[in-house]
Parts: sequence; C-alpha cells; structure tokens
Amino acid sequence: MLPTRVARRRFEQLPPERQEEILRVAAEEFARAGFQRTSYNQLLERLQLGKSSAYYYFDDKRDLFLTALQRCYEKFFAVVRTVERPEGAEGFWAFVERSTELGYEFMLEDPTAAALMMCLQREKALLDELGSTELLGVIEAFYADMIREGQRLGTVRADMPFDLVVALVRDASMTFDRWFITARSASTSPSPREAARWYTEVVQRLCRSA
Amino acid sequence: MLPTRVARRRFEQLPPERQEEILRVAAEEFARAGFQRTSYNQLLERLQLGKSSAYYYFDDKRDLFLTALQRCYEKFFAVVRTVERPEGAEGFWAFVERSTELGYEFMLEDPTAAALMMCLQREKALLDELGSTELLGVIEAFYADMIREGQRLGTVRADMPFDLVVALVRDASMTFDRWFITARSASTSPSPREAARWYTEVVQRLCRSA
DNA sequence: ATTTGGCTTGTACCGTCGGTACAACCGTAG
DNA sequence: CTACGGTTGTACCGACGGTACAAGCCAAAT
Repeated sequence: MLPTRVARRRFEQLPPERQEEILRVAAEEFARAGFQRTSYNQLLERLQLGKSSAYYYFDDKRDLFLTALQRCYEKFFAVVRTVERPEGAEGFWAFVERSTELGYEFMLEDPTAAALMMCLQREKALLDELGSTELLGVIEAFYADMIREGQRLGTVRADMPFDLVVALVRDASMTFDRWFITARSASTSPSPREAARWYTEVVQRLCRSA
Repeated sequence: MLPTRVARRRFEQLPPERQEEILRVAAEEFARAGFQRTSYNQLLERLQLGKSSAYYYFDDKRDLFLTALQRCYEKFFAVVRTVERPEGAEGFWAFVERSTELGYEFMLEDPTAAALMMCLQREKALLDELGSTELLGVIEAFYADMIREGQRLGTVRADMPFDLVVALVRDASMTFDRWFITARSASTSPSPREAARWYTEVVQRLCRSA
C-alpha cells in the first residue's frame, strides 16, 4: 500500500463504466462457482481483457476477486450502517436486530453480492494463504468491536475467552446467512424480519450475560 | 459400491503394512496443507507409488484423501462411542459433555487426525463438488440424531426450524474444535475437561428449551 | 514532420496441476 | 514354452495461473 498499489492505481484510471463492467462480471462469475472453481482464463475471455492487461490492472486472480468482493462489502455496509444505535442494553440489541434485518434485505436485493460474500467465508482458508486478506481482518474487527461494546454495556458475558465469543458469534452469523439464502431458495421463505428476530434471539442466548 | 468399488478392493489386497503406510503418509501430507494445496504428484512420489499404481488403487486424489480421512473418523468415533448415555435430560447433557471431552482428548493424542478432520470442514465446499461425500452426510446425521433425541426428551427447543438448529450446533462444534486446537498451540491451554464444559454450556444456551 | 519514450496490449511461452493411454513387465497356469 | 491377467513405468494430455517480451499506440519534445 506504500506506493498506492501500482496495479490498483492503473485500474482506477480506466473509464468508470469499464471498471464497473469488469467488477460486475467478475462478481457474477466468482459468485456462481466460487473463487477456486472459476477459471481466470475464461473469465478474462468473457471480459474481453487480454492476459497482459489483466496482470497490468490486477496483481493476480486473487486480487481481482478481492477487489470485486470489497465493492460488495462496501455496498453492504453502506446499507447496514444507516442504522443508528440507541443507548443502553436494549438499544444495543435493537441495533443488532435492525442491522441484521437490513443485511438480509440486502441479500435479497443483491443476490450476487450475497453469494460472493459467502464465497469468502467458504474459501477463506484458500484465500489468506498468501498474506492476510485485510478484508477478513475488517470483518473480524467488526464482530470484535460489537462484542466489546456489548461487554462494556454489561449485556454480553465476559466470563469466557474473548476470542472464543467472537468466533462463536461470527460463525453463528455465517450459519444464519447460509440458512437464510438456502431457505429462501427452498419452500420455507423466512422474511428478513423473522430471520433477524431469530438471529438476535440466538445471539442473545449465546452470549448475553446471565 | 455395487461391485465393491474395484479400486478399493485392490487396495485392500495390498500388504496391510503397506496400506497403513500409504494412509498414514497421505494423512500427514493432507493434514499439513489441506486437500487443495497438497500436490498429488509430490505425495505419490513421497509414497514411492507410481502414478499408474495410484490410479489403480484409488479412483483419484479425492478418493485417497477421503479414505485416509475416513480412517481418522473411525478412530475418532471408536473413542467417543465408548460413552454410554444415562436416561433423562440430565443424562443427555452429561453424555454430550463427556463425549466432547473424549473428542478433545483424542485431538491431543492424534493431532494429525484432528488436523485432517478440520480440513474436511474447511474445504467441504470443494470436496462435495462431485457427488456427495457420504462422510459429510454421516456427520450431519450425527448432529441431527443428537438434536432429535434432545427434542424427544423435551430438553432441546423445537420451536425453530430443525435444519437451522442442526446447522447452528454443528457450526458451533466446529468453532470450538478450531478454538481448542489454536488455543492449545497458543499460550492459553484449556484442558479437554474445561473446553467440554464450555462447549456444553454454549450448546445448552443455544438450544435448550426455555 | 519525425523521433523519442512511456503507457498499454498481443502473443508465445513457462512450470505444475490432476488425470489418461498404452505398452511392457511378471508370475502363474496351461 | 506359451498364453494370460494383474500390476507398473513412461510418455503424454488439456487446463490451470502466471510471465517474458516485443510490438502498438499516442503524446510530447526536437
């Protein structure tokens, strides 16, 4: 990041509509079959982007994937961040529930982004093989901050290793995300409101102070 | 399985010590770097096993991986299955805690098997791409049976979609497994007993009837 | 008007991957 | 001695992600 990542700088000087097209198509392809199973060669062909150009604008396959993914997360957080947090413990849990509900609504509105975000979770083991993803760090920090705040308010238990609580909540959130989209494509279609209610109840069970 | 999987039958007619060596070395290699990142070519070379022989005794890379993995799960269940279940709700939870404790002890005694079993979880998305793993099905059924039994005893909540409860418990178990081995290699070293206590408490919070 | 130089791209290539084709090997049974 | 079926060595395949390198292009300088 010191010289502002040379490849990234070049990409950002492409015509904005071309940037948009590249990231949109990449997101579609990666969301369809995941990172590993998507052929970079075929993706570049569909993008009408020569190989030398590809490696001129992106470091490698992983870089393009993460760039497209990051844009999805930006859209996601732009929606979720609109929730304001009331004070006190009840406000904390209301905030959790409302944010989650907006998150599920986002997943319905932008299924490609949702699928791509699930990819990161499914294949994170393969992705952070070379250097921390920094995106995973941001997500981890999101949950850690949340739990720290809940502990500060005295409504989240502090009698268990902090990392364990964070991991449990993070993974339960992933479980719900997966369940929400698979249940959606099946017959049972929970509304974002219902799903968020269940999620909040489960997280409260998981880690609310006794 | 109809004609008893021809490759498997041939493998089982190898000298037992050779069978053992192949599965042991394969387990070590796969446990080290995971399924995807382990080169089949290099693994076969280390095994002094020619390529044509390899495809004579195993269907493909995935088959060898799953065969080694299955042996690990057999060892695991052989340990855990020694626990007998007392009657009633308290007996149910005592059974959960004791089985979990034995599971953690097993992970300390056979870290290779533990690492390999974690691989399956981390890379399951890549592995069941072609045909159900059947091993994943067994594991899923293990959790489902457990929860059904808890519901029959009235001690596990039944007011939430069954699949969701199963997914939550299964994923929380994975979270604990990961935490247990990473915390072990770090400074904080929870004993199997402590970890199993925490696990049981968390699962009770998650899904015990109100 | 032409040459220069830097950003951009086409083309051919690399090593490795998992997997296959096929002929040679080898012990045994005829 | 031959024929045969189970086993193995060897050469090969297409696809993968990634690299080398020279040509193309366009603006600025001479």
